[in-house]
Amino acid sequence: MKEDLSNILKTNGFKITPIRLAILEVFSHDCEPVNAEFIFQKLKKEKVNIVTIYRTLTSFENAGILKRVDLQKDSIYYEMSGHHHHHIICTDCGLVEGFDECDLDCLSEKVLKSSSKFNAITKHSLELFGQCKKCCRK
Amino acid sequence: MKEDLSNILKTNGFKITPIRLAILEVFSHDCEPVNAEFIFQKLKKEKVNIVTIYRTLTSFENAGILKRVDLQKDSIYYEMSGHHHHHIICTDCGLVEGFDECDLDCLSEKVLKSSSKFNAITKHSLELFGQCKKCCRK
DNA sequence: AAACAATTGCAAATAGGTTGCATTTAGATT
DNA sequence: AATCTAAATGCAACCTATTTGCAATTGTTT
Repeated sequence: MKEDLSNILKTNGFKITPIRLAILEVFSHDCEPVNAEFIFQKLKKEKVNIVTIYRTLTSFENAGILKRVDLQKDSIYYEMSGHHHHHIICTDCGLVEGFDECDLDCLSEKVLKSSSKFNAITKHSLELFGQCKKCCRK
Repeated sequence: MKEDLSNILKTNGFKITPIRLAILEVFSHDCEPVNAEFIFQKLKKEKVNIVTIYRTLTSFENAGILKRVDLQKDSIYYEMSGHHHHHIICTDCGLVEGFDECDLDCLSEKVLKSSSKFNAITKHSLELFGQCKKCCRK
């Protein structure tokens, strides 16, 4: 477990530090996307400077360990860039659920063919927005 | 033309002011999504305070005249909420092109059926990212 | 034209994130 | 194990996008 996290760091050429392990551990616990502030709160006891968290998130993103998730909230959310998936976000309470269905390759190709300005599509963002069951009841 | 813009304001219960007409005019000229700063630059001569632009954009969004577009850039972009469509964004230069294809209703239903937490899907975001022809050449 | 609420400008505040620089630490080298 | 060096961290200050409070102005209704 802890070994796995160390390996992630090692294989990406990072030094193994307590802070980095702690941050990775937050991600391996919470499968929902999280932002810097959330990690900061989780690591309150360890007194990690939030600047360090920002820097770590950025370097992990650059290394491909994490990827950004666009929840249309006020700050940047990240998740482990393991397997490709998308999210439904509750527009009332912000609840996030992941889903796997994603059939956009066909669409991407169509769009690319009919585009006069683009040559390549490298990624996409797809998020659904709606109401979760709790918020629907209200 | 100018009549149309006045009518948009009138039917939404807004007072008709030169600033609001000017902002709407920016949107009717530029079909690409724009941010507050862009409008500010376009209306330099009129010396509109950027705070007013922010407020106007927010109230237009609330009224449904404009909608946000998520270009994963550093600021909020808006476009006229006329007809539903999506965008390809060049990850190198930021060029934006619109496209109409959007076959997500089927996907939305599938996801909704298999979701344990959600009851309704009300909207979605879908943006493609890639390289435009110019940036590909470099 | 008077009156009133909505609109706007200005200054200041806030929120999220970044940068420069001094200090500390991981881990390679001896 | 002690030493060394580049990478990692903390701290303060900064920056950019956006929001808020309040006074002055303006559009519309009478």
